[in-house]
Amino acid sequence: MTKPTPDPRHTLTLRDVSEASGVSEMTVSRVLRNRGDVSAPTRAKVLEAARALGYVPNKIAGALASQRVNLVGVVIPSLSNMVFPEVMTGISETLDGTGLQPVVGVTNYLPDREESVIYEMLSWRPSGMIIAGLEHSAASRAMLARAGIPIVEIMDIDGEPINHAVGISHRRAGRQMAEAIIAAGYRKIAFLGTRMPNDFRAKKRLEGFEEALAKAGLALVDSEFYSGGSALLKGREMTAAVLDRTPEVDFLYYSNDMIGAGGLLYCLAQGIDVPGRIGLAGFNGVELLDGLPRKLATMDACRLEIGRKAAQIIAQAPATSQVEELFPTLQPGDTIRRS
Amino acid sequence: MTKPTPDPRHTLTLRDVSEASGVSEMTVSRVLRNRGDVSAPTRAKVLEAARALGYVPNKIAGALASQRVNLVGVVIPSLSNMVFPEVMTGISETLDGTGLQPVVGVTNYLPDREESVIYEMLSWRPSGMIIAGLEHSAASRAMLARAGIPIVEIMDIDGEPINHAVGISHRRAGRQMAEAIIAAGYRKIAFLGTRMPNDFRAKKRLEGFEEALAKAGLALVDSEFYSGGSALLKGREMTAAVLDRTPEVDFLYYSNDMIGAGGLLYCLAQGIDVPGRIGLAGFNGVELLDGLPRKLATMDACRLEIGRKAAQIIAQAPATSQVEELFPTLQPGDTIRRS
DNA sequence: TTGAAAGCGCTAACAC
DNA sequence: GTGTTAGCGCTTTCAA
Repeated sequence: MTKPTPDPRHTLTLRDVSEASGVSEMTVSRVLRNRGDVSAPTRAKVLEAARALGYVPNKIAGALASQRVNLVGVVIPSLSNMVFPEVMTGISETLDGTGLQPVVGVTNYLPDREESVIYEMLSWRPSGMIIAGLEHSAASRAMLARAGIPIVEIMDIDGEPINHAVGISHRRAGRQMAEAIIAAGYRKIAFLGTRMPNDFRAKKRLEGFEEALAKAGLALVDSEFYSGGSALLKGREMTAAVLDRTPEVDFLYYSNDMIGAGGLLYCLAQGIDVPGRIGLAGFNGVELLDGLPRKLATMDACRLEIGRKAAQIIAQAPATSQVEELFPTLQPGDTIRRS
Repeated sequence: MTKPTPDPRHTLTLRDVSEASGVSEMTVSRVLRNRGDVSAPTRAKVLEAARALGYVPNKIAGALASQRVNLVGVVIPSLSNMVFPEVMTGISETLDGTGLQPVVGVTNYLPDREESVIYEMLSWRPSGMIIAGLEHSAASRAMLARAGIPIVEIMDIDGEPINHAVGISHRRAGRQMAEAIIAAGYRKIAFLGTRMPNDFRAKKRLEGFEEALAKAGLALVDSEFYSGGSALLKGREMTAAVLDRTPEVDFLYYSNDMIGAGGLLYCLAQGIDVPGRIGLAGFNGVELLDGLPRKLATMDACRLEIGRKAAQIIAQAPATSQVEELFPTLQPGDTIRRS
């Protein structure tokens, strides 16, 4: 089946609407933007002509003339792990009333890619930028700092922001989780996570975690890393590997809820007493956990709230830098209580 | 903690680079775009000056002058259900070599929102548009048809495309699944899905499904709908409700894999014989299924491939409309074999 | 309330 | 190989 491509005739301009309505381009522009005073009859004529023609304004020309762009760049590492979509929801929600529009760029945790995404976005002269993390290449930081627009780094606050920051302390989150685990009586603790050299937040959680263990005179008894593939499946496999290699282990700390969920399903299937024989905990507080046979202990990463606050900062464009620290809540669930 | 916002001094233009390097604006422009012949020394001078100043080109001005925009609009209903992120992956992957950049807009399955997202995107004069589904408001269709750029409607091919289309027949997918279920010996079949008046694809699958049932002299013995919340949890709850209300049911067809997974976990926890006493099937072929204790029957929706093909069409901008039908594969897993 | 002129920062087209 | 000129389609500013 084929039919001709839409005909490439002349794209409509203000001039076309002006001619069709018998009103000057300037007045047409005013009507279309709801600016200034335009008499009701003129307004009606213009609107009718624009509608009839199917006129769509050219924002490129508009932006160049007005030096104003209603776009907000959002740079995130990934869309596929269910944490950033929720951040996006918070951002969209908050931007919705303001006339600003988010534009998403994905870096796949690659610093080079991040740099080019930032460059590309800045070249469209957005009104603000929201970027995941505090770690960026020197060039990226320089571009952002020079851009003359509000920059909000999100998710993390353990570091030096370029301008504004909204997030949680992952270092402290790791520490807190370790303290809860130790308090519950577990002593032979293993870590299971992604092998992601550029996931600085996961790394900081692990650092905080080990720091708190050390303070209690403990160290990890084992650890296991993965990359790629179905997180749920990897969670199962890694859990099997650790239990096999280190049978005395009594707690498994996962770097995210998906692999934690895989581990939980595995333990339940094996008939392992959770949380009696082995305790489990993840990170993120994803909605999926609500549907599991048992509630995995986790820590809410405040994703929605981070998105909202970041968008608010962009919308307000405050004169001074803000750093908003949010505080994740430990959700003990049913997998961290030592009987 | 506060510090001054980046200083809002004059944004750099080609002119600044021109002055700093002692080369005309035009030649600077040529160097920065790798266009035409520029001598090596001139080129080096320009690059050095641009780098030293931290110049970022203004694409708004560039696009206006060249009448060329390297953006591709992608309009999708949602980012949170793990089907569209994979489509996006296919799109990005394919666009990566071409100099084109995807820009995402999310509609939340709301036709009004879709209309405004389309309008907003077209006003940036993108090189092409990729849109989920074949059902759009008359105004949306008109705008797209008039835009004079390649339009690719994705996911579905049961209907009249505006220009190009890439997708599967959901009607047929539903039919095929019903046939497989009937062939396996199940007779008392229930449907569980989202209450989404605007999820036309889920609706078409159900129609095809019921059509095939009717052809075999069967009808659904029960059905259950939900909206919002954790899909995994909803899957559990709906499954419990149906089993309770209609104990004779012997097959549960879910409109997506997440609620199917919830149902599967529920049945296994209840000690129900799956697939002997009750069979189960979902839709989408999400990666998550790999990590479940048993493999849920499903149908791969060809998400990655759809993204790739759609991007290819945009990149090639063929003169005639193309409709690419993809064929989903039934993945019987371990929940559809009647013993 | 409406219109005319100038120009946003860049690139196409043409000269040299 | 490099420079000059003239816009791209809109909005700002100012005048009427």
